[in-house]
Amino acid sequence: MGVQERRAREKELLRRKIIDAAAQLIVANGYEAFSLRQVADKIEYSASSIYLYFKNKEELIEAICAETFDELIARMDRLEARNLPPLEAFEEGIREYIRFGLQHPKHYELVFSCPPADNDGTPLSRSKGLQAFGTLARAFGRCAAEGIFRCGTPEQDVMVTWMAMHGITTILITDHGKWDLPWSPIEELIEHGVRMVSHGLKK
Amino acid sequence: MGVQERRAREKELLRRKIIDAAAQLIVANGYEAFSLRQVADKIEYSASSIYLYFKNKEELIEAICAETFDELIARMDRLEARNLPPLEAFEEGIREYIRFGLQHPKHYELVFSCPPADNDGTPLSRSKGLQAFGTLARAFGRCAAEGIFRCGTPEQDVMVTWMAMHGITTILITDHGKWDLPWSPIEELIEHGVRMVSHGLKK
Amino acid sequence: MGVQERRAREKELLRRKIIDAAAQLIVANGYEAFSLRQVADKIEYSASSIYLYFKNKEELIEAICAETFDELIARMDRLEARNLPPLEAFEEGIREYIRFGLQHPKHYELVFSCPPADNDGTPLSRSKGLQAFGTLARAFGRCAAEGIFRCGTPEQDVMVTWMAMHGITTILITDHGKWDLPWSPIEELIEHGVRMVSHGLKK
Amino acid sequence: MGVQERRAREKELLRRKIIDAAAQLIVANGYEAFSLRQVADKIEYSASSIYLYFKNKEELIEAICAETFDELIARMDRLEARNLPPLEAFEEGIREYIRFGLQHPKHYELVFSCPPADNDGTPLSRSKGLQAFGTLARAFGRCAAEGIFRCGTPEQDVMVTWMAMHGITTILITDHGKWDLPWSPIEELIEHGVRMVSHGLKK
DNA sequence: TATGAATGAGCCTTCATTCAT
DNA sequence: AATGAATGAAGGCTCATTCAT
Repeated sequence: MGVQERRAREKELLRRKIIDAAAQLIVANGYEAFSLRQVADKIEYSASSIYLYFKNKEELIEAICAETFDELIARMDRLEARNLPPLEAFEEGIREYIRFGLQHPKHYELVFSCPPADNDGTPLSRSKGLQAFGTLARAFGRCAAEGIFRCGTPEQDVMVTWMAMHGITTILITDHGKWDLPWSPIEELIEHGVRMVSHGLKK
Repeated sequence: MGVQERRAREKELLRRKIIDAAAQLIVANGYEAFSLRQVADKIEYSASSIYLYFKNKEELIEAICAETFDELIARMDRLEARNLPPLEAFEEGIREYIRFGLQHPKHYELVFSCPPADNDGTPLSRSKGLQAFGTLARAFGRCAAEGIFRCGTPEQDVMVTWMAMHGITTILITDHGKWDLPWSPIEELIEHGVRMVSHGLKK
Repeated sequence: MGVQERRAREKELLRRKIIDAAAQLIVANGYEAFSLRQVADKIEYSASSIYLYFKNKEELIEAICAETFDELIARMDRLEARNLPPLEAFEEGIREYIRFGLQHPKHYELVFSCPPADNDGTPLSRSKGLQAFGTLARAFGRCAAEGIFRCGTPEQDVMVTWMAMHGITTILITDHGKWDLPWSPIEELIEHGVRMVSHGLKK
Repeated sequence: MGVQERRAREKELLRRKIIDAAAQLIVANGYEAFSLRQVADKIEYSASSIYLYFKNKEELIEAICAETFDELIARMDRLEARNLPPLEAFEEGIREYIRFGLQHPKHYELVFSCPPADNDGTPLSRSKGLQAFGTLARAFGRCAAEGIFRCGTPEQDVMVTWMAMHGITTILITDHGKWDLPWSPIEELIEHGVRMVSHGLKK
């Protein structure tokens, strides 16, 4: 069984290599330019080998999405572990989310441009998304519970909060400088956004 | 003379057909999958004919973007013409923007995934984007002038407002149903968003 | 009939314009890159108009070849008119030919890369070639007549002379710097060539 | 193990087939008309398969050039190995070169119409060309050393010799029958050329 | 005379994927 | 487990040419 274990470990190792290489390529060249051939070249395996680890190009991308979320989740978990007071936790959650997107712009983009799944099976990324989302929801819940936020429809507020965060992140990633608008320093914009959201929810 | 006119009309007609077909294809399959050949097939003309009407794939896409913005601008103009009181104008502006995106989801997507222009000449879509944006900015200005909004940094507030709107729009377009979140009816979500933003900016 | 004359003149004029534009394009971009569309653009006429003056792309090229030869012929005629002594006439003929090629490298190249005629009718360029060739032949004849050249087979000598000239011209045009050979200044090389040929034919 | 060998052999075989087919097509239709698609059709493989054997259209052509030169070099080497007396070696070198061109007219043409390399790395064909050229240069050197040739500028003489040879070859290849000149049997013309060059260099 | 519209053939190249080994 | 060979489909684009007007 030592043999089997080693084999399994090796298999997992190559899977890792593929994912990492793919992620790097996407980060470097964007989702559109990304091709399996490039991955194969990068890891110095044959293109067909990739099919031993992933059924599809799609499945590989799915895996990357999942990992991306995993990191986001980890960060959110770490945040939660700090046990900040409610409002602070909520606001810092927003900031953390946006920062995450700005630090991994291509991953973030990828996750949100994943082709809508045609197949029946729920892709992994979906549930992971929910999980990352949960942290924020809990922070919101504490704010609501303490009467900081006016509140009757928490789900909607959280949802809307997330949407706003997403908009800020996306635009900062994609379009900064593209629209010739009068931009302020990024940090300030983020802070403004955080405050607008938080202020908008308060009593 | 009648001949020339008719010809011009016919030419314009085919141009229309091309744009419409292209838009439909983008709507159906997304920006990435979109190809000139498909357009040609759809309108039952040869692929090379398209080049009589558009210099480039890029130029065709540019045209679609421009039209999309034109409609957005028109809607915003109509809104402005109604001369609503400041806050109402601002809030309705947000709603209108989001509605527009929801009614033309793929166009909206396209406009925001246009590859950043490499050429020096400012693409049409850019300035049009600014124009559409202007309506909202003016409404905001009026609110600020009347002391409805706390205000020291109007540009940032407008910017952040737009980002939030964009996030709401994007998520409603792309991800509704994809994230298995506890969704409320769209109308309510929009309303929530509008209020959060507006509330967040008020004194 | 004044009308008809004017018409004919105008027709000839446009023909000229086409040929000139085409020649310029070939000179600038080479034979391969040359296209009728470019010609049309350059003269600001429609592409189809060219077909009113030339049956074919081929026919247009043929015309350019003919003109190229015409200039060569003219230069050779001028040379002949100077009535130089035989050997001098012969040697200067060689020089003139090579110089011509070097001054119109693309034309020269064109003339010699004309696709071998598939059709039966003898293209104009052929007979013109013969004509240009005649001057040299006559100079040679005078040399032979005066006993300057060893001679039993004048045709072959002339032929071979021409071939050598052509080789020198071609290589100087096309390949200078391409073969990394130890080149001398062009003028010297030409002089060397002339002397080798002339020396090689002498008694 | 036998398997691997066989595979390698088969791979080499297809490479051969591609090169041969390409060469034939170039021979038949000329360099300009030549396309990878035609090659694919001819060998009854898919067009993309060619890319498994050659990175590029350019690389395929490069390979053909290289092979052409290889044969020329081989012939020149064989000649050199015969250890003829200097003048004979020189003259026979010229003949051999011309004969080679006449036996592979399209290859010869190809080699001399290869588009000038844009890349920095020296293409194979270039150095091979030099190599083939070397044999002739050495023969010339021996003639010069023995005082057979008048000589102060050997490089120029060799160069000019080559140019003349090239002219003879090219014209015999391309234009025989095209110029309606009074042609003699090819063999005689060649002999005449050889003698003219050789005589022209002698003391 | 002149042209605008239209086209079909062709170009090189890349890609995801399959399959026998 | 891994791979090399092969492919069909597709992509954007250019060109010479025709034809009705």
